[in-house]
Amino acid sequence: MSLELSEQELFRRKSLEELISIGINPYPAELFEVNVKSTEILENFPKDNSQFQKVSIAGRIMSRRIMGAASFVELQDSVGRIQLYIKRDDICKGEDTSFYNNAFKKMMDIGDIIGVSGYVFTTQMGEISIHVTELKLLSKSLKPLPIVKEKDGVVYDAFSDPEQRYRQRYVDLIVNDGVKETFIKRTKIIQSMREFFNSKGYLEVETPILQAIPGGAAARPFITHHNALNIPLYLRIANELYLKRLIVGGFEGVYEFAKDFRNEGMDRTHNPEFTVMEIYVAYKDYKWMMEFTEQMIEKVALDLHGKSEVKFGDNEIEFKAPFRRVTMIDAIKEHTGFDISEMNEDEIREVCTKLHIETNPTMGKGKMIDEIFGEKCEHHYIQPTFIIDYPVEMSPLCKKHRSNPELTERFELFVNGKELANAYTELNDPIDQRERFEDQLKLSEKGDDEAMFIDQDFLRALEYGMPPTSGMGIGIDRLVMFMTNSNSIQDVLFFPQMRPEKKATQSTDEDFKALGIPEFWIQPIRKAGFNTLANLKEANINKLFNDLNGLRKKNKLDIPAMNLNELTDWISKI
RNA sequence: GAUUAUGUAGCUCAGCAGGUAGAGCACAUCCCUUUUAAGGAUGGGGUCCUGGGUUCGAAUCCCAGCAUGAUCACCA
Repeated sequence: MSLELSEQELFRRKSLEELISIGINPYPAELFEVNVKSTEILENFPKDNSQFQKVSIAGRIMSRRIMGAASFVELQDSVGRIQLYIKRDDICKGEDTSFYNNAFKKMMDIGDIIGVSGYVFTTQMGEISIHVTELKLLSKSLKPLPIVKEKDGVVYDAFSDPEQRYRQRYVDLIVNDGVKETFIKRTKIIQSMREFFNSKGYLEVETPILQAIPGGAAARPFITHHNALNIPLYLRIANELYLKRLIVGGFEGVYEFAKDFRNEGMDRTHNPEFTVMEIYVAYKDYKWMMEFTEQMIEKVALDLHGKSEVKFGDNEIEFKAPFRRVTMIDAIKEHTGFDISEMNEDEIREVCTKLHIETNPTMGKGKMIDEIFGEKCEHHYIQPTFIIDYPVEMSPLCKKHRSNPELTERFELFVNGKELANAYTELNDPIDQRERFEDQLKLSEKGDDEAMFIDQDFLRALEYGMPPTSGMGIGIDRLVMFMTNSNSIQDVLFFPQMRPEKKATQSTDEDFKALGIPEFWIQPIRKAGFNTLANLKEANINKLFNDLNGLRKKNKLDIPAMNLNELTDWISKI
């Protein structure tokens, strides 16, 4: 008598009970032997139709067309769909047709998971199908799936509400074509990168996610607390400083696919937790790393698509190495006409004013250059482009440029106007590193809440000596977006961050019972919109009385009618 | 955080000079019995996101809240 379930859900629960009553276990424990997948049949049967004469396959019922003594079912397994032809006399042994007429036709539904065996044939309509000789229910589905239909590439009634798709990704994966594909590609991309690194002999490692000092990037962290140590801990915003400690420790190359966490805004390209691959290789510099990076990305594109050209939105992006290299100074010259290479801070501020870029007195030279680039240049780099040689203030972990101390040996890779990767010739001079951290501290005192903390242990590690090293970080979510033509980070994360679903406040059944309300009235009272005792107290008692009896009548509830005196008595106790 | 749009049946959506809700698919019953997004007929299903307000009367108008999307801000 649960009034909170929809009619369809009630029907399915009833079917479930009936199945049990005729001796069919809706959730059997034993395994079901599967010997083929839907796509194997569809691909290979036309080549040799003597194959697949004893198949056993399992999956979910996605549609049913019942034509009396014969039915057609679309079965979806992990890789695709295949049609089943189910004939009453083939799945029923002897005279008893109840398995087909009742169990199959009345008690099974779209969404149920079944296992079948039989032989493959082609129907009159030319569709490769499995003629089912045995059918077994493997799991009963109690919640109706959204029905998505498709013909000739046109999708009807797509399950398209983004909120439901992200909150109930499992449903999205079941009913929406192509969702699985994106996530399979995500895994392939990571595998391709891993292969590339392993082939060079670099070591995949794991470093702490809970960090006492959230270092390695400029961002606001999530904070948590460790009870036993009674200290605050931060979820890492980057793993850079730990990977460098490992280079100090003597590894030649280390990499990690890392979940990082940043307590900042969310939008189409940002999720509070996201995946970054960082790699550090000893005895290399950023020039070497550029070649390494472009080779890696080209390989990923080839492994994924068989070609280096990838469609993204309206653009065709060519990931064939080598990528273009442009210095930041040249990029600004190219897109604004200003040559800032010889300018001092005041002159650059003037350039900003001319370009209508707002500045404030706390902004140093580097910050302003970064602003100009971000406002006027960044979005122009659609094809993969390395922007190189960043101002020193913006890069506290990066070695100064070998030929210009105001710059650093840094590159960022831009694709489709967005940053994809970031790399340095790593700063390994402990004295310089300490000074850079102290500069950050000054920024922090000026009010920059994202300036880096000083990590003394990291400095100690550098003092023991870190070989010249180059490191690179690449945003995996963004890379996957580019490689799968996805417009939003939510489309490449299985479970993107969402606000928790609101649970309406409710008084418990016990609260209602405490007033003397019989159990069978609790659901109807909730259904009438009175979820808390407070709601009930505020109600107009006569209206409530009428509503509840109306509800009883409308739903044909098999319970005694409400008595006004009784009701008044309950309410008076609140 | 700001602006804005959306929120109606399990799903996709109509309805909005305010008069207590509609369609298609899904579901149920019956007919048909090798179909192709949906063969035919009949039927059931809804706190119209939540809470206030205006009104004789609100899914519809106003205010607030919640959720989601988009844009911007912040930001790898």
